Order: sequence, then C-alpha cells, then structure tokens
Amino acid sequence: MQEAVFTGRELDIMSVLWRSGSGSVAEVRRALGDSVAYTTILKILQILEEKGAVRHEAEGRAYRYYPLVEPGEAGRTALSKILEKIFGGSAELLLTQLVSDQEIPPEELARMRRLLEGMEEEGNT
Amino acid sequence: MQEAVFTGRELDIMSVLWRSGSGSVAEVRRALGDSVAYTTILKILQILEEKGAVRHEAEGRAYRYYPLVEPGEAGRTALSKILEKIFGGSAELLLTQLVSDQEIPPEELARMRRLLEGMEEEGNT
DNA sequence: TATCATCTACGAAGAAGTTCGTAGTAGACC
DNA sequence: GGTCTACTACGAACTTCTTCGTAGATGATA
Repeated sequence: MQEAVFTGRELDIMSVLWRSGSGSVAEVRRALGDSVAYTTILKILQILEEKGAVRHEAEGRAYRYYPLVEPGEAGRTALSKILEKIFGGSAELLLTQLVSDQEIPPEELARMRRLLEGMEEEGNT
Repeated sequence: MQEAVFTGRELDIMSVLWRSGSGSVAEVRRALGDSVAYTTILKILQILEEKGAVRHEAEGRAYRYYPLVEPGEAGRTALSKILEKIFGGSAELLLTQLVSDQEIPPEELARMRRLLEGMEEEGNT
C-alpha cells in the first residue's frame, strides 16, 4: 500500500476494525448502525483488501477481517494534510484548535503537557 | 452553510485563499502550479460560492474571491473527524502522532506547552 | 472596425466513490 | 432430497467530484 488514504466509507469501516481489532461483515455493519446494505460493507472491505489495508481469514462460512494499516499511519497522512492545507503548517495553531473545541479532561491535558515537556528536553540533548 | 466540509480540490483552493487573503482565478491557478485548467479553478470557485464558502467582487473585468469560511472552522470539522475515527477520541494520541511526525522547532514546542499549562489552570478555577 | 487577449458562464464528459440487487454456494434443518 | 438461511462474488446503476471545451462578452490594440 502506497499511502494510507481512505475515502469516507472506507474510513468508517477501518475505524470499526481499529476499535474492535477485527470484524465480520455483519459485525461491522451493526457497528455502523445497520444503515448501509450488507453487500455494501462487503464490497468496501473487498476494496480495502485490494488496497492492502485489511486481510481476512475464514471463520466458519464467513470471513473475519483484520486491519493491516494502523491508525497511526492513517493519522499521519490525515494530520499532515490538515496541518499543511488548513493550518498553514503551524502545529501550534492546530493544537489551539484542538484544545479549544474538545472538552479534554484535566488528567489527559496533564499527560499532553508532559509529552511536550519530554519533547523539549529531548531537543536540548 | 451547514458545515465546513471541503472536497480535495475545494480544500486546495480554500488553502490558497486563506494563505493569500484573496485571489483571482489566475492567481489561485498559479499558486497551484498551473497544473489544472483555468476553467476548472473557476468552476470550483463557483461551487464554493454556491456553498457560501467564498464571495467575489468585481475587479476590472475579473473577479476577486474572498474566503468566507475561516480556517478554524474547517479545522474544527476536519480535526473532530480524525479525532473520532482514527484516534478513537483521544486528543493525547492525536498530539503524540503530531509531534512525532513533524519537526517542531523548540520555541513552538514551548508555546504549545504553555498553551496546555494555561488550559490546566483554567480547569482549576 | 477588425483582431486579439482575457474573462465568466455553462454544460457535458470522465473519474472516483458508493450503493445495492442478483446469483451462486454451502451448511442446517425438516 | 428439498427448503431455508447466511454468506461471498460480481456487476451495474447511481451519485459525487473533477475536468475542461466551447461560447459569449468586453476591453485593448492595431
């Protein structure tokens, strides 16, 4: 797979697989609220497999799908696009946007701060 | 406009307008490396105008386009999608990904840390 | 005035993504 | 065996996005 770029529906489905670790067509469909036809889910899983983003194993008569691409990989691609095109390359602006929109619990905020502190020290080495 | 969701090309063009503040069709086209036809740029600007994302003023015989949607608005939409679908709602994971992929200069890193410190204090109020 | 360059408007073709119907297969159950 | 159910495979319709050609208008220039 060249780059982890996913279309809307593909991302919906990858998201389910990342959360659950794996899924059959029926499971993925249920996770998406049964809003799209069974064969649509199947089709997109087949497309994802062709792209090398998932693989499957037989499980009884059905298939179980496993993600091959990791969230981090997809995240890198997606974030760098947003960073560049929307925030003009400023990670600071991106972070500002992130923390001002989301309700982030204090402990998480603290961990994020420490993460940055760690990066700063690293830079001083 | 309902939500600041942009397609690939639309985002390319909005990005130019955000950077430059405004742009004629020809200017936008040049900024994109003259890689797409003039009328294609024009068409997408018209679509963006229909969506309420830009407006235009006459300038001589040509039009000058101005962004109406702000980067922050588009950023919020885009970030929350990524946050949810790729990082399972964890801002911490998103930040981890961001700082590990990008080369962020120390001063910027420091400002980002202080931003988070500020948020923490706010939370304690 | 004729020609040229530059611009917008429009429409249609093409490409990419999404959706689902239908067919075929195989096990479960009567 | 016949029927039902759950599953994959395949293809085609449909929608959305992208691209550009052509036409028409307008001002500049010879």
